[in-house]
Parts: sequence; structure tokens; C-alpha cells
Amino acid sequence: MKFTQMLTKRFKDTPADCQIASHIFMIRGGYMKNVGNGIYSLFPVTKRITAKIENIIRDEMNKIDGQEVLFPVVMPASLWRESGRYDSIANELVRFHDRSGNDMVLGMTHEEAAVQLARETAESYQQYPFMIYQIQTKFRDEPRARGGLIRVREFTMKDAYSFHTTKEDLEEYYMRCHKAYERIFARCGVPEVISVASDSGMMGGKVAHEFMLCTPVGEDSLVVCSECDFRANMETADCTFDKLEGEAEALTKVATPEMKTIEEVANFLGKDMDRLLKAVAYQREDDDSIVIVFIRGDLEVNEVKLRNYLKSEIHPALDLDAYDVCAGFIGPKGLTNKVKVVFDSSVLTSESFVCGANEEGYHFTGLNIKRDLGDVQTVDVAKAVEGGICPVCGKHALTLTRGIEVGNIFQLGDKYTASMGMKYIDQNGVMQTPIMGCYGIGVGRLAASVCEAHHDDYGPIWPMSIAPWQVQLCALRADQAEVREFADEIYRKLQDAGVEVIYDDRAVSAGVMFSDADLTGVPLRVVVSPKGLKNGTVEISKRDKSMMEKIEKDQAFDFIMNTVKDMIKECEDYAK
RNA sequence: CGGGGUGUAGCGCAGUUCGGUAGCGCACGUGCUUUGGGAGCAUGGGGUCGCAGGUUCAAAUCCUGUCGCCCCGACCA
Repeated sequence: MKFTQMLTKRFKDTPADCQIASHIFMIRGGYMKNVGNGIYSLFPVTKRITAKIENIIRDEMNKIDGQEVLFPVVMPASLWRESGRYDSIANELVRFHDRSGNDMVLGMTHEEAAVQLARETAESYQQYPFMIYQIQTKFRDEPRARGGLIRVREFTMKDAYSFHTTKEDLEEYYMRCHKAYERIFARCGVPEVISVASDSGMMGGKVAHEFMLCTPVGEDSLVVCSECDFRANMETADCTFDKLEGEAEALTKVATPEMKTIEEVANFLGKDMDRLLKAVAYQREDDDSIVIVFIRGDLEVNEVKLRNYLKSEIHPALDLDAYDVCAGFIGPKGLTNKVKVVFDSSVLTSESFVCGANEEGYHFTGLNIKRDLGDVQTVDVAKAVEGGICPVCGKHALTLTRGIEVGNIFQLGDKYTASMGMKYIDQNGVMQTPIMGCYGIGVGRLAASVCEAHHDDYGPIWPMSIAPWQVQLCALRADQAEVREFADEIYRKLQDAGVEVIYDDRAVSAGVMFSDADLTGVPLRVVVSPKGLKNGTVEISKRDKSMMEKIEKDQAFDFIMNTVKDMIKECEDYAK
């Protein structure tokens, strides 16, 4: 590809809307153009990168016996009614009507389509297990797209669906897919991607993992143990807390006028926050009832865990007066029975708590849960904390970090096969319901994540395996015949040898050419210049600055070929 | 959906307080000079100032409404 022929445009100024590195470089470097909120067109540079990522994914999916298929983007609502998701998913699912007035949806994921395709085809146990996958456009009407390709509404995704006759078989295949994912991310140049246990959300199922690239700009909070291999999304991480010292005290009502927040109460009574019992009020979405969570004052409620426990969507409670709840002075003793109460496990870590007295201007001190409330049921609904206790190894070794979710895998079980009536005949001639796993990777997000992980102040540093081109050939002073001729010759020879070359043949200054090359991020750079040719050399360097050589012009071609081969091999070795 | 910010040329911005008919830098076209880290001079093209009403002799500027975009939160395979 010659630069002069390529559709591209670069900017010196950082666009005002961009916040994170990958977004900035991908806009400044002419990788993509915003079309609408969370909707982008991709320029040729980006399409070349995503095509390479797709091919790596395709190769690994085929290696675990995947069969590539293609599901439709637009589906009739009836298909989504079968699984129940037409009604259970809120606004992320785009609904519209066709000309006949039929309800239609835009595909945001394809479990329904996968079951629809397979259910009348895989009739016998002999056809199991099998996995089908596609690489295709999804549309999700996200409440908030952000960060360039990190979170968009329309995006390309590889989604795979496996079907099994036994749980053991699903688990075994799930592990194979887990390993395939590790190879995919390593081959794409981000071997640092880790898998964490995760919440299964709207997908359903029990066991799920997310593949995370750890970076401060990530959208998810992760809990990682520095002593063992426990790693979980904050949403699902189990929590235990040390018992605090101190004896039970007598239950005493004290005046705490105007003290509504736990900070105010703690300061007023001279107590640490962990000696208070905090009340957090939520309203259930299914029956509108109020749920009050009691949790130790220094901790926070993990709303995902609470939601899973309650088996209902929840939102912060607004109007507590209507339920005879005295906001600011809520406590478990003497609380109205118009609300449901949930005790976090942390309420058992102290013998003596300060809590609200359910009376304006009063708190109790010396509340002992067991003595004053009897045997209450507790449940773990707290957020993990930095330095907290690892639920696996028991050491105080939890660290909190942020991550971008680049892929995920789920053991779905029979959620879709059962609801959509998929059956097969087993060895004994009995009809059975198969079980499923599903496995996703966001292609564009992965590209942006690689950029996020590998860049310097001047632009992305693409790994050889997914770089838009393998070599960037810069002809400085391309207006001089000697330069032009030699650069043309190298370009031709590299192309003939099957090397992917972007040839900057513009008559621009060295500064412009190098800056644009930095933004393009091609791993190997070849500079042909009058100065070099005068000494009979060309300059060959790596984008990551780990190499800078002046090579005799007669040996340049061989040197480039060998270096490209070495760099490709390096990528492959990385993945082993 | 809540909070904050912001819409003026492809990009970055000034002009809005105090109404007078739109400007700067980059980018783009042309010519000459220049050439190893975002060159110089000259010259040219490009904007219904987000949109719709209203006030006024006159609106980018004032008023009302509305939409888009960005950030934080909520939400989210």
C-alpha cells in the first residue's frame, strides 16, 4: 500500500472528546470516524488490524472443533419471546417493526439464533458435542458508550455456542475454550490478559469467567489475591472479614440530634466507622417492596450480589416515610415490619455496634446482634476491600485493580435449550435437553485494548501479529531520484516476497513522516534517505525502540526479511 | 435515568459579559523556497455559528424550547 493512495487523515491536536490513549490515537491516527453515539466507521488501517485479530480467533476456534456459521443481525421478536428475553431485557435490545408491522429485534447476542439453528438439526446424541461460532455485528443500545472502541453500541464480536449432553462434557469443553482464549490473547500480543470469576448477568447460568486486561482505564473493578490464584470481578467476589476486638456492651439509647450520616454519628460518639451498623435502603423492582441492608459501617454493599440474593432488580429507595422508616436513624431493633431486612455477614464481626434507634435523633450503642436480635440469618453482600481476606487462601492479600473485559465464557446450562424446546434422543431412546456454553470476544475492543496496553507518547505499538502492516517504508526526500528508485525497489521486492508494506512515498518533511509512522504503529520501520544512501546504508528500526540499525543497502532486503520472520516467530512463541 | 460540561470550517479554539452581519492556528488547493522529528513566504477555497421559535431596524451574542456530544454516576455478555 502506498501512503499517497490511502484514505486516511491525521490530526496533530487531540480531539476534545477523547480521554484515553487508545481513543486519542485511533482518532488522531485516522483509524476510525465517529458516525453517531457509540457508532464508528473504520478506516483501512483498523480494518486490517481487526481482520488479523479475527483470523487468529478463527484459527483458535477451529482448533477446538468450532464450526463457523453466520446468524442474522435482524431477528423476529418471536424468537426472543421463546427464551423470554424479549421481555426480560430492557432498553439494550433494539426493537422495531418491519413493513408488515411484525415486532423485530437487532441481534445483541445470538443464543436464540444458535438454538434455533441447531435444535432441529442435532437430533441424536451421536451428533454431540459440537460448537458453532460466528464473527459478526452486534448492536446493543448501551446507556453510555465511551472510550472510542472500548465501549460502543455497534461492534463486531466473535460469539460461540457449544452444545453438550452432560455437565462433565460441558465443563471439559469450557476448559478447552478457556485455554484457546489464553492463546488468542497471547497471540494478539496481550498475554497479560487474566481470567476472573464473574457474574453471569443477563446471560444466565452459574459458572462464568471474564478475560480482563488490567489497566486503570478499565471499566470493571477486579479483586486479585497476591498470594494465590484467586481472581474475581468485584461484582461476584466473596468476602470475609476479621472479628473486631471488644466485649459486648449494654444496649443504651443515646441522643444523636441531627446526626444522619455514619460519618457524623461516628465523629459525634468518638467511634471508628467499623463500630457502626450502616443501613442501606433499596426498593425491589418486582414487587416494589423495601429492603434494608445492614452492613458494617466501613463497608459498602455489593449491589450485584444483593440483586442475585434477592433475585430481583433493585434501585435505591426514594420514599422511606411511606413505610414508617425513619431515614438517618434506621436500626435493626424495633424496625417496622413493613420492610424486609438483610444482614450482611459483617454484622457478626463485632460484639457491640452503634445503630439507629428508628426514632428521630436517637441511636443505640452496645447493640449485640445475637443477644438483642436472636439468631439472624446473614448473607454475604459486601464489597471486597483492598488488603481484605482472600476467600481461597485466607491471607490478607486482596488487591483491587481495574480491567477491560475483552472476552468472556459462560456455562449456560439449559436456560435456552429448555425454554426453546431443544431435544435430542439419548442412547436409550429417551428425549433429553442438551446444555450449552457460550463464549464471546469483542474484536474492536480487543484492538483498542492492545493499543491501550502497548503505546508510547507518540502512538500505538502494534504487535507484529496484528499490526496493520509488517513494515513501514519511509522514503525521505522521495523527490530525489536516487531515494525514489531505491525505495521503489525495496517496496517491490518486499511485496513480491509477501511482506505487508506501507510505503510512505509522500514528499513531506521527515517530522511529518515520522510522526505519522508513530501513529500507524507498524512494528518495523525502514528509512531510505539521501543521507543514508550517501553512506550506502538504509536505517532499520523497531517501533518499540528496541532496535536501530544502519544496514548496507545491498543487504537491507535480506535483513528486513529475517527481522520480520523473527518478529513473527516471537509472537507465535509468546503464545505457547 | 440523575449530576456536571459543551456545541462557531475536517481538527483545536477565540468572539457571547456589553447585539452591528464571523475570526485565528492546524489541515486542504496553487506557486516559489526548504527537507532526518509535525518548515517558510505568497495566495486561494471552505462555516444557514447544533436546531426551532421569539425579542429587535439588526442575533453566534438576549429569551424560550429542543437535539447532539463529552465526563461522573446508575446500568451493562
